[in-house]
Amino acid sequence: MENHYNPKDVEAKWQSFWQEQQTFRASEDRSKKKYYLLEMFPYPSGRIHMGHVRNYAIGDVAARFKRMQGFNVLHPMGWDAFGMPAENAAIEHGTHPAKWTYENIDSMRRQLEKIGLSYDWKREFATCDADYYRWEQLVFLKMFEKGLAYKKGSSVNWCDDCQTVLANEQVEDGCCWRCHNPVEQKELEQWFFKITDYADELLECADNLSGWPERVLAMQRNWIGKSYGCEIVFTVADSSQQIKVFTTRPDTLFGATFMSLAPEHPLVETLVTEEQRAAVSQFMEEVAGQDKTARISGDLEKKGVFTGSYCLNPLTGQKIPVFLANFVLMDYGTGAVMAVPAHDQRDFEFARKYGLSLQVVIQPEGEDFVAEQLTEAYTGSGVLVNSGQFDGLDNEAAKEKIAEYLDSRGEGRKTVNYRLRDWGVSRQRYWGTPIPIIYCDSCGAVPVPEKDLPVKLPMDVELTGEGGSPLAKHQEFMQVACPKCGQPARRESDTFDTFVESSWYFARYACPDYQDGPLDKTAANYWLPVDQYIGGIEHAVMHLLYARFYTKILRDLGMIDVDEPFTNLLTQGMVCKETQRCSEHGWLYPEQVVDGKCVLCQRPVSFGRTEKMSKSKKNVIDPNQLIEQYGADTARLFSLFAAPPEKDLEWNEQGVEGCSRFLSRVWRAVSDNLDAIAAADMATEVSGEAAELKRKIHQTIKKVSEDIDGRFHFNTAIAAVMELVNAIYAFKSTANNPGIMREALETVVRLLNPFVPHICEELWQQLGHTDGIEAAGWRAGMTRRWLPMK
RNA sequence: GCGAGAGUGGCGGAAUUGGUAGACGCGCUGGUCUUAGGAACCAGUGUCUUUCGACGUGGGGGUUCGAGUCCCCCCUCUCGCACCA
Repeated sequence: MENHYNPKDVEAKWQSFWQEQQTFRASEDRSKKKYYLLEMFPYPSGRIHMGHVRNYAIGDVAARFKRMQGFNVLHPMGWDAFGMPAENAAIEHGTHPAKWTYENIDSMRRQLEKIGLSYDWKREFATCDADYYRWEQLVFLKMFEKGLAYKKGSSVNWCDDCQTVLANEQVEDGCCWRCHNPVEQKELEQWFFKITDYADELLECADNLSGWPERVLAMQRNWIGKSYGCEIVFTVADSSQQIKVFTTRPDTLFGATFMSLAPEHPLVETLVTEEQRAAVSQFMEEVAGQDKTARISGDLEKKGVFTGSYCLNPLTGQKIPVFLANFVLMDYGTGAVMAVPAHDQRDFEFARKYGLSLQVVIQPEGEDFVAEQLTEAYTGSGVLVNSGQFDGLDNEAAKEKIAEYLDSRGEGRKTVNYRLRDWGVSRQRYWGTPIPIIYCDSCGAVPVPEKDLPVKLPMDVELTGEGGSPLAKHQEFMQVACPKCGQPARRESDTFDTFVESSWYFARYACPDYQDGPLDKTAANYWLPVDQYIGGIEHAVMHLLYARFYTKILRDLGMIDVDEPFTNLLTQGMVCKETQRCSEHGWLYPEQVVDGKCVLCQRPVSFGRTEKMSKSKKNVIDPNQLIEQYGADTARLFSLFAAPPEKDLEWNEQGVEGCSRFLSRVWRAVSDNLDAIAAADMATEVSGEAAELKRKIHQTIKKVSEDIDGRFHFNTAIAAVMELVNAIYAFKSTANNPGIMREALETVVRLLNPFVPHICEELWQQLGHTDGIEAAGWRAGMTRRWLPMK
């Protein structure tokens, strides 16, 4: 047989067809309903990996499906191009980050093109283009004007390996999210975005994001960490100084028998008495010596030290000792905790350790707690006792009453507290967006005038990797006249966190060439919000929270009219593969294992676990090789068929073979029947076997449509088409029913098109159609009479 | 500890609202065609049982004519957060 399936030729043919025809260009066609589909854009590392293939294949199914359904689909692609790897590569190989980045972009674009993704490449941009970041600088100036961007000195997370500051969201288990080095604390002046102003709105809107996985919303809620409580003022004994605490349990205030401060609390210095100074210093040294990871890892013993000072319980008037405690955190609440040992487990342990007194103030029904006999704190509900005028109240009611009472005496007020901190955006790195600020000795921090934007990143910079902002050493860049007074001044040498760029790129795709501002409001309002966003779960509280925040900023600056950037979110699982390990030689490549033994030492190999593909585990499949061997359609099909999109996908070579076999089967089904159905017309009356096939055809159309649309059950959609193909092979009366066979074949080709577009375009053409397959549409066209062949 | 989710054949996974559990694929078994088969096609493949049949969705109870699915209790695993006051 002559007509064999040759993926390489077919794919090259249709990829150039799409390019020539500009099949996937999008415009603001208001006669159709818009559908904005977006996958998280990649960092241009230079090589695509299977995670990219899966992510973009998932998105491409939705894009092609929606287009066939008649939607006006926007499906853009670009590059998250600023960041550390470019700088590191520059230091290592002596190339310039810009050269490295743009070369990688070219190479990755070529690799992506081989997958046959239906992007509107005309809208492509890289975030390191001055045409992009200039608008980010402009937005910053507007934020600065409104007080939403500000500079302050504070203790910040420092990664010594990356030589830069990190936002709280970028610290995982006390380590840098990128390089996993332990993070230190450092006192630095930094720029911040006031995300805390939006904490409530970010929380409230989360309740309406019904198209988001609950898991992601829960993580964001947790991260924002809103808790209702009370701020209470304790006056220091024999002093006018005051210590503020935040508590969610004002009902236990009568049981507060001591006070715990964070070792970093600003009042520590003035509270420490002469007798206690030595003990406190020793304690402080001990705390400072503990590295942050150990402190975070949990089971740290509760320790503290008496300051020598006392403060007054505002309700009892009792003098209570002020301690420093290692478990009190300066960056949560006020850095001071009123300790109620009878009703808080940590305070209980602390009190027992240091012989401090306990007072029971909550008594549940049927119990009679006595302070001396408690073996653990009672944290449940009950009725107030030992609480003066509040005795007998239910503790929930008492929270209100005591808060009101304190408020009336100016000693406290109801308040809410958030775990969320403002977003620190300064980075002491070169390859990023320069922060458009000028420091003048007489005028202070002066914004760069809008007309002087962009503040371009200079290209002739020396990168040594020895620390300090590289831009600070660039005299020409740094020296500038103050825009206000004209005196010599210096530029800000820090750059933005690269998460700032990714916080609004989705909006810029609506108008990538717009020259009069960050966004063409008409275009942005037409396309936004993104109808379907697809990407990894790892950005649940970084990118996805920042992008929501930034969208609200752009809205409040009057640049767009949407509240939320992404209506529906799909978090796809990782691509995993079995690892193999030798006790002597570590991780092994598959070809280093023969008969379950290590080829280097003949020791038996331990059956590795299935883990995320990574170079270090030697379990990576290179998509380029895969495409070379099987073709892009097979690579796409496997990554869509082997698991539902949101689950982890286990790589399986035989599964890939199976998908390749299926495509050959589809190809053969068409070519074997081409002659028989050449003159076929639609069969209106069918019976017996033909009627059964007809039913199967239409059941499959329904099933595939429902599985793709909104549910993203691609694996079952593909399974349904496989069933139809099986039915085609089982169908024996084509000679009598050429029409029904044609209908069956055309249905298969059309239903598979979103998944494996190259082979489908080709077969569609072989079936006698001259327009591209997307023009045929999805459902309406399915039952329509086909065009006669030639 | 708090929050989210998951436990189904040898494996990946189906079963939209309670209605034939195991679709589809991989693997495996047998067959056809072949010089050959690691191609293609056909048949079979949850477990136990010679058969009839019985049993089967982590374990235990319950609701129901009917439960993988709903309710209660327990076990295990994954992910996220965590001295959060």
